[in-house]
Amino acid sequence: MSIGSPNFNRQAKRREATRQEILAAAWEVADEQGIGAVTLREIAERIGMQPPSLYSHFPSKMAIYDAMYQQGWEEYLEVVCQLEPRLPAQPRAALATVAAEFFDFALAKPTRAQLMNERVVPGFVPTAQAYAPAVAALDNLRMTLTRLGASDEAAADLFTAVLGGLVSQQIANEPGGRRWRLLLERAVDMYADEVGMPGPRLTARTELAGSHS
Amino acid sequence: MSIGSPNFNRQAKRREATRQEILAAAWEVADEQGIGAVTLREIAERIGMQPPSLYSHFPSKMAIYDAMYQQGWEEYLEVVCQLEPRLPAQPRAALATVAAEFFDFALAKPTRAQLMNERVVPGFVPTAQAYAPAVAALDNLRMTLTRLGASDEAAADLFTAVLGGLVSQQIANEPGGRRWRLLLERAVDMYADEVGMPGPRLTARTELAGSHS
DNA sequence: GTCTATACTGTGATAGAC
DNA sequence: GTCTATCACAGTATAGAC
Repeated sequence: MSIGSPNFNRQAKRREATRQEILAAAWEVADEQGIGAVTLREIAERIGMQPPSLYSHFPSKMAIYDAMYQQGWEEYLEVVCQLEPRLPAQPRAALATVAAEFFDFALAKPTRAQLMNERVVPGFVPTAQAYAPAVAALDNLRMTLTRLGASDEAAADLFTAVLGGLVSQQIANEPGGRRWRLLLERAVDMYADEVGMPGPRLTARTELAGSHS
Repeated sequence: MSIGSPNFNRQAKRREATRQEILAAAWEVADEQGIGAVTLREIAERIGMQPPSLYSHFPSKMAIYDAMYQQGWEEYLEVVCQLEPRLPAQPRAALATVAAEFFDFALAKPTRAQLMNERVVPGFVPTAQAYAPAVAALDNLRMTLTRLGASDEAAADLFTAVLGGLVSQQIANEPGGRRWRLLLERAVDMYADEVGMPGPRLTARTELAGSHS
């Protein structure tokens, strides 16, 4: 059978389906027991395979992590692409929307966020191909920030740091809670003030302790 | 031999010395090859022991990680305790000093910072005892922030998020570099402005793109 | 091409001799 | 307290059935 044969499409589809099945099982294990609990045996058992059979679809366990990493960022990229044309006109409101989307996306599946943003798997470094959608998403963010008024590259770095910090604190200290989620609008205002973004604040400014005599 | 016997002190000291030797070897491996590369065999080899002998001093590998975690936070706690009486009078300068100390402490040993702040070891959760110095350090930070004018609890959470975000971005994207380190003073100003901290800014405010006609 | 069967290496962990 | 021996399980790899 050659590439052009009638059976090619069918077999390729079946192969891709198996690949997705493997990844789905891997995500299942990761969500239930943590990224570190993902083993080839566990994946194989869930889809009724023998562990070595997985090597017909992925060259190594790292390749599975790599595909998961890529999948996570592709999902996020799609979210922001769908979001962008529907952003509010007000710069601060737009920034708050972007921030909320990022935060909620991360907290919806903390395990996915950990794999995407932290180094939870010892020795795992995403390949260039898997890293591509992450770069695209970051470029998109930079573009949006520039459009909204945060001109310099440093401003973009500051924004990702603030946003990433809030997400990471929420996941590490209170997964499932909203303690840092509630700080999101205030953080956006803080950032918007810093980069001189116009428009009224989204949140009321907190008074300094002792300053209200 | 009982607890009160003359040999107790000597034996206890020797035992504690061995414990420290094990931990030192573990840090050595972690610094050289990453936290995930720490194995009982590698530790044992470095101090001329057989791997199972480590179990005479630590009940499990997790217990070793736990002791490392505690050690890291104890080191940081000592740093901030020595720092506090020497803080500048100006609130913003004081805040900048605290932030710089935290950042530089973390970046001095990224592996230590990862263990302290991120979930790099699958399944590892610090025990209450190991977590104690971390709580003490955080309480200290909260106290300092309150004294400097950031009254509410939310303000403290916001500060740790910003600071943690900067550190985490630096470690993840450019370990050994200074890209996010250079944003530290600006971030402190941003935060100080948000909580209404008095005093002049430490950094010049960046103009909004297009606003300088 | 895909799956089964089997084996190799390295890991954390335990039991028992000294 | 340290050692030797051993276990269970991980990821990985290869050979061979179909």
